[in-house]
This record gives sequence, structure tokens and C-alpha cells, in this order.
Amino acid sequence: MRMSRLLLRTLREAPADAEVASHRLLVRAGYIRRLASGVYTFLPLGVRVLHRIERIIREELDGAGCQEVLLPALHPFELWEESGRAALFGSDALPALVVEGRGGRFVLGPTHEEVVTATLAAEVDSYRQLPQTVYQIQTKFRDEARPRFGLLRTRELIMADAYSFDVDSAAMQGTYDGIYQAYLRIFGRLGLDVTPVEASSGAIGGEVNHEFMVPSPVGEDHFVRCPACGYAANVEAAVRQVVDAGGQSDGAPPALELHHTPDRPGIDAVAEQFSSRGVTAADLLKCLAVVDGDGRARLVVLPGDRDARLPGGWRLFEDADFAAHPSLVKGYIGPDAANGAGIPVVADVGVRAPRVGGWITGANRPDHHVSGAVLDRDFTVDEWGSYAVVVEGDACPRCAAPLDLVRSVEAAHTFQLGTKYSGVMSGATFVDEAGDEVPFCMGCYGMGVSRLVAVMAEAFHDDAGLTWPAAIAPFAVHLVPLGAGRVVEVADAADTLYQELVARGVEVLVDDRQASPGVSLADADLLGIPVRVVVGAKGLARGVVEVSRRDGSSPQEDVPVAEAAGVIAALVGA
RNA sequence: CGGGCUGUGGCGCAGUUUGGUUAGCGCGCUGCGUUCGGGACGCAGAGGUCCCCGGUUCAAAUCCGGGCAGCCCGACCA
Repeated sequence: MRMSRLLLRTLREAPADAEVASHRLLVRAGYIRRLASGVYTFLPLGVRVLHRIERIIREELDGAGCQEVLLPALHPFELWEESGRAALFGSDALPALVVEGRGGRFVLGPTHEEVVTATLAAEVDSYRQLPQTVYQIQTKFRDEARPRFGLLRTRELIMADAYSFDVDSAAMQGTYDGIYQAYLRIFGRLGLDVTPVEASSGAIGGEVNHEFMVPSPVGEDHFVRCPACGYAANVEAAVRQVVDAGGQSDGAPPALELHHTPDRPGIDAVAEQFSSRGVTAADLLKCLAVVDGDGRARLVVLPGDRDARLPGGWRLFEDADFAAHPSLVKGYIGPDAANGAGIPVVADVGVRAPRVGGWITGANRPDHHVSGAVLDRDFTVDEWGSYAVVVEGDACPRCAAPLDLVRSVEAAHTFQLGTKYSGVMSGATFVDEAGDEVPFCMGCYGMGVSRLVAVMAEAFHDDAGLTWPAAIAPFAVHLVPLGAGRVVEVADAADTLYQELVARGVEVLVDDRQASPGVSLADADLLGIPVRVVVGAKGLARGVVEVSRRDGSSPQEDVPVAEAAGVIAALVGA
């Protein structure tokens, strides 16, 4: 490709809204342009990178036995009513865009479980046709509350999503493992350091699921990792154990005392009132009245210095709920009231740790708290669990070693869905060997392709620009003639080398613009093509061209002009 | 959805407080010339609904009212 013909403009300065390196560099180097907030155009260089990534994904998914399809991006609204997920539209969980057309109401697909289930339902009737795994590379639409960081979080995104259909749960798990391994191979070929973690399934659903996390300082997710046993989980799903330090007090048990605590909204304010006794938020019980997934009232209790982590489907009490349960006084809840009212108390394991002086907690009457509350004397717990967001240094749930906290970008997410969709959508069944009609056992697997462009740019850049690995670079070789406009030997040598490389099947970008050397070299740094070949008067005087690696992985090398095409072609594996 | 900030040629910004004649600077763009192995220089040019609507005024980028959009922090999130 001749650079003079390439639709490319590089920018010396990045737009003011570009904060992170990938966004700044992809815009400056002319790979992408913003059309609207969270909506980007891929220019020719950007499309080439996108396609290289897609090709790797296709090769690995095809190799894992998946078949490519292309599902519609425009979905009949009724399909989403059938699955029940239309009820989530407009919520943060599923911010879909709905459009009114002459043919009715449509959803701009935010994800494709409904469509693919309907598709397979129509094509598959017998266990003999199973298993099936299909995938597509498609544009998805989400009405993001806050698009940001360039391609990392957008309203319109390109995703590779696969869907598996098996006869039963055991078969589905086998398929799941196969895709999981294929995903690891994809990230391996991209050269990304990825960690699969246990995660929460959100609006997609299902029991078992994994996120594929790429550690990054600009990531919006956090996961914990155990350096001892390898446990890894998103903080939204991570659990911990509480190690009994042993120091049980042998002094007299604390007495239960009532305190007047007016105008003390919140844990920190209450702790402040007792600060003269050395009390901190960790000495208080945080008591959250919630409604669980089955609509039952529960009281979640955890140490006051921890953020609560509620299981999926649980929600905090609203005013109407408090009205229905008058024993729970908003702002002054103590677990004993829930015990008395028969409301199950579920407590974080942190509440089990021995505590000199007991707990400070609500007194179940306005403006009052109690101190000296002791577990099993003043209140009881019906069920123990991990209801606090795990933080760095918490004990690993498997081996008790201190956990590390890692900031990261979610690059992919896989789910074992089971019959969540096939169980409720009509016709999503097949006849099994015994002649019974049973629903498909499904899995789904999503990978953010456009997001991966940004993830790769985050992982592969330096101060001067991008440093693509060969696997996804838009071109293999950047040929930079210096002074071709006035030194005919340079122009001739560069043109000859360009023709030879093209003839050998090397993807070459040649800088045939009328630009000064500084501009050409700075743009070459910015674009990040892995191998650079400088053809200049200085080199030609010695009979050589200069070959270097953008990532600095090997020193610059002088190659005799006559051998250049062969050496370079071998270097890039053409 | 809450808080803060910002909308001025393609990009980055000044000008707005204190209204005033032709709206300015750097980069980029066009032409000519010189230069050119790390973002050169000179000369001459082109390019602007100053986010939108309404108001005040002899006069509005500037003041007032109402919108819209964008960014940041938080909340939320597949």
C-alpha cells in the first residue's frame, strides 16, 4: 500500500477527550475517529487490525468445531418478551435501544441469546443433530450510561459471540471447556496476559461463568487472585474466609448498653460518636434489610467497615418494605429484631470473628444504638456466607492465603446457561434418545472484538506510538524512503524493494509522501508497524538498507540492498 | 441518575470577567521558493452558523433565560 493513497491523517495532538493511551494513540495514528459519544468509525488501518483479530478468532473457533452464522442485529420486540428480558430494558442491567418501525417494534440487539435460541429451535428437533455450536461476529448496541476510554466502553461494539446447544448438562460442560480452551488459545496468539476468573452472570444468567481478564491500569474491573492456590474471581463474585486469630478474650463478657445517637446517619457517623472509646466502623454491624430473589425479606449483616455484596436478584428494602416490617427501623436496625420477627438473618463470616467488647448495632428504635452486642447471646445468625466485597489481603476461601487485588479489563465472558432460555422460549426443545421432549442445554461465549483493539493498544505502545505485535499489525513492513523526492537512487531502490516485497506476498506500507524525514519517522513510530525498513542516501552509499523492529526487540540491522527483499520476507515469515 | 467542568475553522487553544470596528494564535491544509537522516523555514492564500433558540442593547463569542451536546468524578454495568 502506498501511503500517499491511504486514507490516513495523523494528528500531532490528540483530541481533548482522549484520556487513555489506547484512545489517544488510535486517534492520533488515524486508526479510528469518533462519530458520536461512544460511537467510532474504523478507518482503513483500524479495520485491518480489527480483521486480523477477527481472523484469529475465526481460526480458533472453527478449529474448536464451531460454525459461523450471522444473526440479525434487528430483533422483533416480541422475542424479548418471550424470554422475559424485555422487562430489563432501560435498566442498567440491559440498556437496550428500542426502535419503532413500520413493521412493529424492534430491539437493536444488545446480545443474541433470544435470536440464536429461536434459530436453533427451528432447525433442530432431535438429539441426533446435537451438539451444535454456532458463532458470529456482529455489532451489538447498548445504551451505555457512560461511554468512555475510546474503544474500551462504547455504545456500539463488535463482538464475537458463540452459543452451544447440548443434550444435557454434562455434555454442555464438555463443550464449555472446549470453548474455554479455544479462548485461551486466542488470547495466547494475541500475546495478552489473561486470567480467567469466576464472575457474576448479570443479565445473561446461568450458574457457572468466567470472565477473561487482562490486567491493566485503565481497567474498570477488579479481580482477586490467590498467589498460593490460584483462586481468581471478580470482586463482584469473590468470597473469602475469616481466619480465627485465636485471641478470644477471657475477660468478662461485655454488657449490653443503650445509647442515644441522634443525628448520626450512617456507620461512620455512629462510630465517630464512640471514637473516644477507640471504636471504628469495624466495630459496628452493618444491617441491611433486603428482599431476596424469591421475594422474601432477609437481614444481611456484615462488619461496618465492609461494602456489602448481595447475591444476584436481591435488592435493598424500599419504603414500602419497611412499612410491611415495622420491627425493622430504618437506620437503626439490630439483628435481634429480625430474630424476633422471624426474618432470616444471613451474616458475613466476618461477623463470626471474636470481638472484645461486642458489637455496636442499631437498637431498633429511632435515634438509638446498643453496644456490647454478642453473637449467640444477644442475636443469632441463621445462615453464614460471604456477603462483603472482598478486598486486598482478605483470606483466600480455599487456602486462606492473603488475596491480591488486580485492576483489569474484561476481554471476554463465558456462561453455562443451562435451560434459562430454552426452558421458556417456545420450541427450544428436541426429542432425546428415550423419546422425551427436553429443552436444549445451552452455553454462551462473548468476546469484545472492538474492545480488544483497545486492549491490544494498551498492552503494546510506548511514548512515541503503537507497537503492534506481528499477529495483528495492519501491515508487516513499513518501508520508509528518506529523501526520495530529490535523490533518485533512493526513489529507485525503495520502489524496487517495494515491488519485490509485494511480489513475495509481504504486506508493505511504503511512505511515498512528500514529507520531511522527521515527519516520516515520527509517523512510523506512531503507526507502530512491527518491521521498519529505512532506505536513505546514507545507507545506499554503503550498499545497505536499515531494518529495525518497532518494539526494539532486536538491534537495527544493515542489510545489503540485493538481499533485502529475501531477508525481510524471511523475517516476517512471508 | 447526582456533582463538577466545557462548547470558538480538521486538531489543540486564547478572547467572555469589564459588550464596540476586520474574532486571534499554534498545528494541519493550498501555491511558490529554500531546506530536509527525527515532527524545517520564508512569502502568499484558503477555511468560522463563535453549540442551538429566545431576550436585553445603537451594538452580543461576550450579558440574561431556556434547551442541546461533550468530558471528568461518583452511582451503575453484560
